[in-house]
Amino acid sequence: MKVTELARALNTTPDTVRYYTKIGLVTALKSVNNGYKVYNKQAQQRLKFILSARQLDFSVAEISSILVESDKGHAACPLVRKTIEYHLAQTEKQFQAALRLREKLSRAINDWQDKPDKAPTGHMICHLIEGESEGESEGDAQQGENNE
Amino acid sequence: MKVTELARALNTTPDTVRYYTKIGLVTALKSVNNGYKVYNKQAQQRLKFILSARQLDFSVAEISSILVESDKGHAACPLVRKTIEYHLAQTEKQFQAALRLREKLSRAINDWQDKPDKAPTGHMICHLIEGESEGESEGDAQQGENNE
DNA sequence: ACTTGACCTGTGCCTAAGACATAGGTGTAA
DNA sequence: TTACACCTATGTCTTAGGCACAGGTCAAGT
Repeated sequence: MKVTELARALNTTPDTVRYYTKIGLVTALKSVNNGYKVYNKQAQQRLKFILSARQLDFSVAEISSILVESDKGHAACPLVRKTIEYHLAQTEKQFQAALRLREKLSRAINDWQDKPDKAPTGHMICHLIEGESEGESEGDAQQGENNE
Repeated sequence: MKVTELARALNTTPDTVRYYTKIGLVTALKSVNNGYKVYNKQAQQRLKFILSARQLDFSVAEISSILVESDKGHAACPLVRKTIEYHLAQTEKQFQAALRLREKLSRAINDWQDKPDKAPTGHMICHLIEGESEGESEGDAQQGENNE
């Protein structure tokens, strides 16, 4: 099967298939007649694995490592387990980050509800944002006038 | 003040300051002696605004629009409000996505707890991942053997 | 036979927001 | 003077493909 056929078979895009082919995660033969890439069952298998792993948010580099391991004939499962644990931790962080951001945004919207719009004053661009100086900044600016 | 001083004053990196300078969000004068970039109070003000907005996850492009509006002397606040509402919606999505992914990963880990590691069999790379065929795929593959 | 349209090819540029490297100029204290 | 810390500009790298382009290929319709 050729690029688009393979892509459709696994519900992805031709560009994706080409990309994985280019970086060597899946291999294709070249048709002698026309130079088109030709994929076999094994390539489809591999691509399916890749796509499944991507669904778990594995990076292409991680998937690559796993495939290399597997290609050496070793069990890839330990690496897969390790990777997925790592991603669970990462996801937890993202989750918490999204939570904090949501909180922050909601709070801003609420706080601003009653505040009017103001034209920029030259020393302030938008008082809504600049009003809030809840800094994560722990290095407070010290400013010596330094006209050179 | 010069790049690194400004960066430190606002608790960011010199590279970040240079970046915003390069794309024109903040402006710097060039010292006549040595060509070093020199920033004034207004630049610091602007950078502070930019960093605050970035904390709210505003994109640089969005911030740019806001600054342009403000530079025209218009009130930027409506745009800021609109942008932040947009981001709240986005964050909600990310939040849900992280939630789903966390669920998926946790479930995978649990499901695999008792399963052994297996060497790749030639038709399967890692049974842990390939075992799960819970497809979002709605186009089931139909495969005609197509030896060219 | 010819054309049309849908497919394919390779190549290369684009994304976001900086981080990092490199080569060379500058400033200051020992 | 020299060492060291700082500065400059420029360019390359990052993710996982998306998109555009110029041209070759194939099946069907005219």
